Amino acid sequence: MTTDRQPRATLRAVAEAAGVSTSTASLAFSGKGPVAADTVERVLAAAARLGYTGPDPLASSLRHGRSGVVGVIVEGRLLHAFRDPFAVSVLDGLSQVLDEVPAGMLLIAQHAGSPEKAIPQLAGTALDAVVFSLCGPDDNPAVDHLAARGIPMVGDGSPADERVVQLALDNRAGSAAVSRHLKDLGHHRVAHLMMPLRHDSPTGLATRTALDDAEFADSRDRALGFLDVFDDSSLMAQTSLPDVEQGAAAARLLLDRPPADRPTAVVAQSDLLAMGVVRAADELGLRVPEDLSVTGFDGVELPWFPGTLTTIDQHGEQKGRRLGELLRRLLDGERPQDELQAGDLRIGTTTAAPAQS
Amino acid sequence: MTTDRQPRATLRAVAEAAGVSTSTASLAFSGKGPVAADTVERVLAAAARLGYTGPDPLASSLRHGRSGVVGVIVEGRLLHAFRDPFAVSVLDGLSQVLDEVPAGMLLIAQHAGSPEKAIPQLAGTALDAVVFSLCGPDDNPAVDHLAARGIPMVGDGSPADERVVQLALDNRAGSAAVSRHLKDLGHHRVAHLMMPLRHDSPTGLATRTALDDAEFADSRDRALGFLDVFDDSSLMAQTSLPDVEQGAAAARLLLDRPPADRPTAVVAQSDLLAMGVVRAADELGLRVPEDLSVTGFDGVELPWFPGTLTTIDQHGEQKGRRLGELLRRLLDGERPQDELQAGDLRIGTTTAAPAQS
DNA sequence: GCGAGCGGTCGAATCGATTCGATCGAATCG
DNA sequence: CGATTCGATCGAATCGATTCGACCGCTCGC
Repeated sequence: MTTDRQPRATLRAVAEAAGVSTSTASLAFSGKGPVAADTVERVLAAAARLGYTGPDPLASSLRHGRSGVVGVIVEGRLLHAFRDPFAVSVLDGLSQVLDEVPAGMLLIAQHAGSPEKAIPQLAGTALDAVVFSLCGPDDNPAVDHLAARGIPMVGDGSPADERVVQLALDNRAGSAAVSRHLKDLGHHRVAHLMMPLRHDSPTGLATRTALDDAEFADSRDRALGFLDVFDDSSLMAQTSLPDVEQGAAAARLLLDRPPADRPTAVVAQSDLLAMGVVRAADELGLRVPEDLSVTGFDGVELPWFPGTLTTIDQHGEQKGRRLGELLRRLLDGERPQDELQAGDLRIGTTTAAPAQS
Repeated sequence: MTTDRQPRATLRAVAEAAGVSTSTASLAFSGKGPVAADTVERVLAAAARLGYTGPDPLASSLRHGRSGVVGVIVEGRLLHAFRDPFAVSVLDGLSQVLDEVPAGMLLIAQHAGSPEKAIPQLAGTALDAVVFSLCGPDDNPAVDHLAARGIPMVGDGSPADERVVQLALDNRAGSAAVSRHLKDLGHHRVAHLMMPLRHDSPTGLATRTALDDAEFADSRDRALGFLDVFDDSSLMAQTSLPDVEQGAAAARLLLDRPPADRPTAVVAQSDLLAMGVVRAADELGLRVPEDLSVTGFDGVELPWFPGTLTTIDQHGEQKGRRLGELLRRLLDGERPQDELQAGDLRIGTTTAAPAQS
């Protein structure tokens, strides 16, 4: 524990100590140009003696014009963003690819209610590229800022902007597929449980008109997919947060009614919401799937859930890796095409034909 | 969509366009020195004209010697690290404080099996400070590297090193407290379910001797707390990952035995493991808490769980904020004292007196 | 034996901003 | 009216590394 108030050793100091020029010392460290073996040794020895731990990343970055950092912009508080296992698996896949680039991931939280507040932070950080993932508002002031700085961006569908390379999921088709599955099973009274449509959405019943001023395209498109199969008069609810808690609260509004009115199935816009429905059903004494079929969206692991949820699998980890690939190509100077992925319908134990009534 | 292959505008270009020196332009932007109002205006106008988005963070950082980035080192894959809601809430609290500093959080995954692999990445990134959180091995090569670079570090108990400012939880006391709660209720046959003791721990039954070569101090200390109350002959199991899945697998080994042998309670080392126990109990037809009492550790939200878990609340978000405070002081040049926090016993609906037998 | 080529090394420019000290004109004070 | 001070601006050094072109002494080939 020496009180090391002396500034860190620099390459120049090492070069001097080794009796060579800084250029040579630099070459010796990076292993680029041709340097005599014993010179390298002398430099390395001097470095060890002075406690030099390698070139200062900041100086090196400045010269190269690369910081080795990729920004990941997430919506709202980390607590909410990462509560969803889907977000986490995307991030996990992304990190696998970025590890190889190599690049680090810098987390940047941006609240949908005041997206402009993140700009000063963005402006002050050296970023090689940015991923918009799990982050909602469709027009985002950060896009303008980053575009002006010439920083490449990838997104998962939003913000919808041609300057952002998109790896989107066909939300509408996926949602329609799972809805059709229920219809094929014979369900007619089917309710829809939506993720937030806006940053200030309250949990509660909703109608089709709510879609008109949706901020989040995911939620809107999944709702449209549902409405492609079931009609506008279907019971719908939205939530303030896409978590189990709010899912259960909204599900109670959908399910707590006389049997003749009660939906025989609920199409939830995420697996977490679906878990909320299951929980609410449980509280109301409804068995899944005998009394109520439930579907989710995302395809996350739900280890605490006995059984398997019927859902649309988005393959989060794979999606994260794909985002990473796009990023890698962007960093290499390419301009990859937008991509649209399809989700896979995965039938579990939470859906069945409705009871005869 | 202009093909902007022209390099970004620099401060110098702006200064020239405005007809002032770069020094003045810099002053105009930062608002430090005294600059005439109309000069500022001219500079700002020129900046707007050239599409200058403010000083390059890299250059600015180099000059200041601050990157505005704090590294967060997490154990293993993000997927596993963030599967645990406790980790997420700590991160959330941390981010709240760092937002104000301001500083960004750079995620760095470090596998316990080969911690040295993270060093090159560390060496290449400009970090103002580092948080070791949720990251296990007690001696970590990264500490040496970072110490040599003079980068301040905070940790949550591990790695145990005097160069790392610690904000630890009294794991042993917490674990003893929750164990004592069960003893007071009248339990005698109580089993203990442990998080991984080593990065290569298999899920399976274990004995006290397994503690001797534990890598992870948290797990070891919680086990010791349990053994402060119940004796060495107690049934114990460890897991390969601290998640619900492995918790359930290990719990089956503990519970699937004749009633006379079967523990009447399980002290799990984390809430997620406890959920695994609940799930295994369910499968075996055991009611909680009538047939089996279950306790956890951490105090996370378990929205899908009907009822509340008896646990030790670590106040994750608050802990994250406290870590942030320590970091802030470290960045200000202080050298804060280590801190030891206590967890709070929170009694839920998963513990009760054992059935008369 | 002489020029081409090459391995090894170095000097200097550069990346883009910040900041200290110097300068200069104008206003203030005695 | 001369001396002092203050406000505004600028020049130059600096942060720490990377890299291009130049240079020097050898060896090899013709």
